[in-house]
Amino acid sequence: MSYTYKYPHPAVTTDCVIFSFDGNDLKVLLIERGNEPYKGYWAFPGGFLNMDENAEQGALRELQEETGLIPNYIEQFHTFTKVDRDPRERVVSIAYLALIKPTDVKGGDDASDAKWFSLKELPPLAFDHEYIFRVAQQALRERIYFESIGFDLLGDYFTIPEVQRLYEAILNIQFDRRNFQKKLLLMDILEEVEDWESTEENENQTVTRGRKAKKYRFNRKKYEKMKESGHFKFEF
Amino acid sequence: MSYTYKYPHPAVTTDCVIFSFDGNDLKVLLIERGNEPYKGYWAFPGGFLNMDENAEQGALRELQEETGLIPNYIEQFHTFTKVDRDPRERVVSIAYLALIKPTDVKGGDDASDAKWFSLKELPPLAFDHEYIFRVAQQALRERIYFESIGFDLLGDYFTIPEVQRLYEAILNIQFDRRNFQKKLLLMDILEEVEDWESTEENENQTVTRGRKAKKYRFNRKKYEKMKESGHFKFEF
DNA sequence: TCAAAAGTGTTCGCTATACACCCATGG
DNA sequence: CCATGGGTGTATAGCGAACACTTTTGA
Repeated sequence: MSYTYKYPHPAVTTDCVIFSFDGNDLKVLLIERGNEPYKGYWAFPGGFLNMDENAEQGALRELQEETGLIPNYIEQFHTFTKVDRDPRERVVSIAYLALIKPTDVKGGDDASDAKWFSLKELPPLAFDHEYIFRVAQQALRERIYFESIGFDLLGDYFTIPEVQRLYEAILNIQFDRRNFQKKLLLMDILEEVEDWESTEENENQTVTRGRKAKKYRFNRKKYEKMKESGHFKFEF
Repeated sequence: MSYTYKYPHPAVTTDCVIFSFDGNDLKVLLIERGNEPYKGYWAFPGGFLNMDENAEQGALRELQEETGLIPNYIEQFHTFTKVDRDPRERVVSIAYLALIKPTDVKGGDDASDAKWFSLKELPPLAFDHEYIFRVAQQALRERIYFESIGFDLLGDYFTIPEVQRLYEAILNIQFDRRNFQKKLLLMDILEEVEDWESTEENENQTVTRGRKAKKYRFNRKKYEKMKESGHFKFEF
């Protein structure tokens, strides 16, 4: 069985750069390649687009198949088209940026060759994935600046210092603790959670020292409403 | 001559949404379709990607072929992949946002079926180009907010009220005349031009009433330098 | 009990906003 | 000479950056 066209067609794939956050470090998911080319190198999950699915569906399907993960957020960020980016044939790759909550990371932990890497210690990447990663990182920075997608990387309950560490990791800048807290609370999109101890929320607490931080919950409905109805700027 | 693959491949095209500004209105370039499907409808310039060019090269080539225009700025903004977006076969379209200066518009004025349309009076568009247009417009808004690409839509010499009309047309909001001027000048990226009358700059002056506005020039080098060396925010 | 981490408050300066006023030009 | 459009100036409010102090907790 084969497919014939009057003119040459590139192959079309999707690639998915999925980030997670463990409370301290930003991580990205990679899969070790078992075959040539780039055998032993690491690559983002992805694969060929089926004819009966759009690119986002394809990216989600590949991610699910290869890692069992279902992201909380997914968005196309760039399409890579360099002529020789794959040595085998002409391949155009539609790349997606995805985010997942720490709780969901634990869920989809099946034994594949997928592994989470801290951004500071990435292994050698296959194809042009080094470049794709840089573009993804930039896209994440730009989007988190004006959208609430940061909360798609946090658990349902979180502390403000945690949010700060997340923003600092992504934007690679330092915020003043007190100003950060003030600004975030003034936005009026967080709710304090009193009885959070009763929840099943996994406590991946690294040995805590000092005063315990208050737990908050993101009020997405309120956020959406404010973004619609008025001129409210989510910005960092 | 034909091309055969083991798996089905979508066709890959580029589409180019190119904007221009005549001093008052924002315009977009469209081409009337002479063949089915969507005969008589209008579409963005574009076409199939060649195997020896990347997508940006393809978009520029198609634009050049179909309209003779060479844009001042071009950037990929989204890839459209809906399964049935073209009734003939599966087509994935990599879409580009392009800007051109009024002087360059005059230059490439060959007799094709291309035509500039004011954003307020768009004709019926082919395929999913209505949707592509909305995404392009949003992309333009987002980019012009933090980048100096607005000047890629203006002539080499321009007035501040002209810049304001441009920003108001794109962002669809009204600025206070005096505050707009102050803000723009405070950025310190414009130079006043004294003897601009001697230049060949085309005067498409619509009948002017009232005091004549000063002419300025965009100092791109200074802008780049400020963006690099310090924390300078270009923002509107 | 002490150091580390988190919560709360205050000051200062910049800038966005909302205006008023003056200048140039063409009908 | 006056209406229209452009240039310049000023007052105020609010937010962001910098920084001091208090509270809680584990070692």
